[in-house]
Amino acid sequence: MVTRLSTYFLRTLRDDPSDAEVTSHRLLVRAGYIRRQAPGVFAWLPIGLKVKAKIEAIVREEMAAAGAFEVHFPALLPREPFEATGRWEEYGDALFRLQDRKGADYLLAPTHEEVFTLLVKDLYASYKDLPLSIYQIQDKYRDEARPRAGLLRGREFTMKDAYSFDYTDAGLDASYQRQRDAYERIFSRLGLEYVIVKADAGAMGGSQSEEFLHPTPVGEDTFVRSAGGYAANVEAFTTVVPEARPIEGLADAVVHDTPDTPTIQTLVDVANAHHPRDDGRPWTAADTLKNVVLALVALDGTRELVIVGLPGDRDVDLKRIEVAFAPAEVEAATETDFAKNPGLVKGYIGPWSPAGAVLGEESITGIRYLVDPRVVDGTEWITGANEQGRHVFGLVAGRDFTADGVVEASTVVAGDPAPDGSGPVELARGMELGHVFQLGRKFAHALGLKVLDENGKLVTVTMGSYGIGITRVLATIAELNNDDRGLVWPLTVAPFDVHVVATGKDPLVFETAEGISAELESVGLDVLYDDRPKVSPGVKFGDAELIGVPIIVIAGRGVGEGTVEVWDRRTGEREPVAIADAAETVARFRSV
RNA sequence: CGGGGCGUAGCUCAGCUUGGUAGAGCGCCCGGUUUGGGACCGGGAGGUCGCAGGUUCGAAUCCUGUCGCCCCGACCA
Repeated sequence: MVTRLSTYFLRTLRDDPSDAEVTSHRLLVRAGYIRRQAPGVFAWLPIGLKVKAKIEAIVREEMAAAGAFEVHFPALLPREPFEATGRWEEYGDALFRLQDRKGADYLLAPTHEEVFTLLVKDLYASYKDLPLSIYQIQDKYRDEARPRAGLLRGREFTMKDAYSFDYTDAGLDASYQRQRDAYERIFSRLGLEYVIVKADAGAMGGSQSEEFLHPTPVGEDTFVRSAGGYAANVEAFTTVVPEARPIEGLADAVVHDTPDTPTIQTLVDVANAHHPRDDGRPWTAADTLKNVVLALVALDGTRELVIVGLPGDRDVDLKRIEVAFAPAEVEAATETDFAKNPGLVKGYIGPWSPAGAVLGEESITGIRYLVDPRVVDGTEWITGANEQGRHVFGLVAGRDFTADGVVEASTVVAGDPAPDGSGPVELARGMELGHVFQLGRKFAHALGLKVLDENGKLVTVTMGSYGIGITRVLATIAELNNDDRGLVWPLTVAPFDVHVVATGKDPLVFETAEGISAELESVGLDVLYDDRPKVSPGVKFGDAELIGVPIIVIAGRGVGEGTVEVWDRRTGEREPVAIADAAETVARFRSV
């Protein structure tokens, strides 16, 4: 059936909506695809649903090809399964919680691991049933602290989430690989550039995890990559650990007066001015050891101080540190924290003092002390002497102090070596479109999903979880495919295959446009026909450009001479052709 | 949660400083003209000025409180 614009439920806006900043949001609202319902929550209009359905169809095809079966769970779920895995608490404020009339707790699912696991537990009990991959396309809910950028970061969003079930680690590897391969095909078909990066397994638990990031400056994730092929989310980046150096023969540590040096820069200046190195090389920030006081806030609200030591030329990366302490949150220590620990001399904190170790679980303060991986045995540092205005020079790791452990505490900077030896890394921003994840046995264990193996023994199932943000993908495609006049969809996801425009008032124009629409439809194309009477050509052209169907057929002043125009929005090419050749020209344009 | 901005017609906004009958453009309805780049003429419908309280003879405008939204940051399986 040809869709007629005169009666279609579509209304374009002449002005940009005042609450939309990013391009995809602005154009999707203006062209009548979506409407804002609440912050981060959107209603889908017919033309928007069509694009969404096209993306979902591609995903469904590739899921089927990967051997996954589609199911559908409610978005509204009871508390108990999430209680069993601990995620009712772990999710914190990001979880939408609600109660029924009896006061029973429910949630709007942020993701569905628990209920998929329980479904399989309900129905399967034998290794013979495995492997199994099942998925759904369903709306997810996360109460983001600040939804933004329209569909790119909503509180309700559509996600394809797949789950695999195996009873051996090798089986999980294979299932993971199948999903990963499917993702590569999906993003290729959608025409989206992507980088597969190593990801932090995070609070989900599990081992192997990779993200599919679309490189874009507006992305919310920072990742690194090397020319040699290494790619990782900065949160998952691991520092190349230098070789330990011999301690024998190193000079003794010396305490110097370094008045008014609360910052690394002031310290370096004073050190060079008053305590220069013997070898003539100037001191740099990299020679200093910066000790930063942080507070770990556990889920139950308890607060523990921890001190992190890192080279002075590096900044603390709280996100990277948080990976090590998940699910606890990490924040900078407050004045109150310092007041409770008078042993800490702000600006002059260090692990060593003449009276003994100051930092560490076995020290005077008893505060846990962790260092950056670069602080290996035999390295020498300038660091605080735990007295106002004094620093200790030549403090040797492994001789004068030892840490309780190592933590990835520092920011990653361009030029840092990749851990696999593939060269220096560069930093880039990316939008997370997909995530593949080896969950392992965490969920199966918590929920008691076990099967009998070949030997009749109960074994816990191992799982994978695989997500694609459908609505985020849609917004990303819109973000990528537009010009100053509107959207320009790729053929694969365009809401219609061709947009026929009738301009003028000549009945012959409308007859011609009708005929062409019918002909295009008869060869299997989905046609949007602008049959609106008494609407000026400028308005029709403007709407066609805004809506973004890539191929437009214009019936207008040429019909008297037997011609129409076929217009490829993607290239800007407009070609007058005989009416009889219109369908063929459309087909030719579609084939490139 | 910190910082900034904004709530007036369906949409985009003016009016507020200096209180005095609620405005414009677009959109919508009726009639007519127009038809290849967001036409025009005439007539019309449409708003508790976010909400509550206060000051005042009188509040969209001044004061207090409150709610909401947008942007930047923090946060974000």
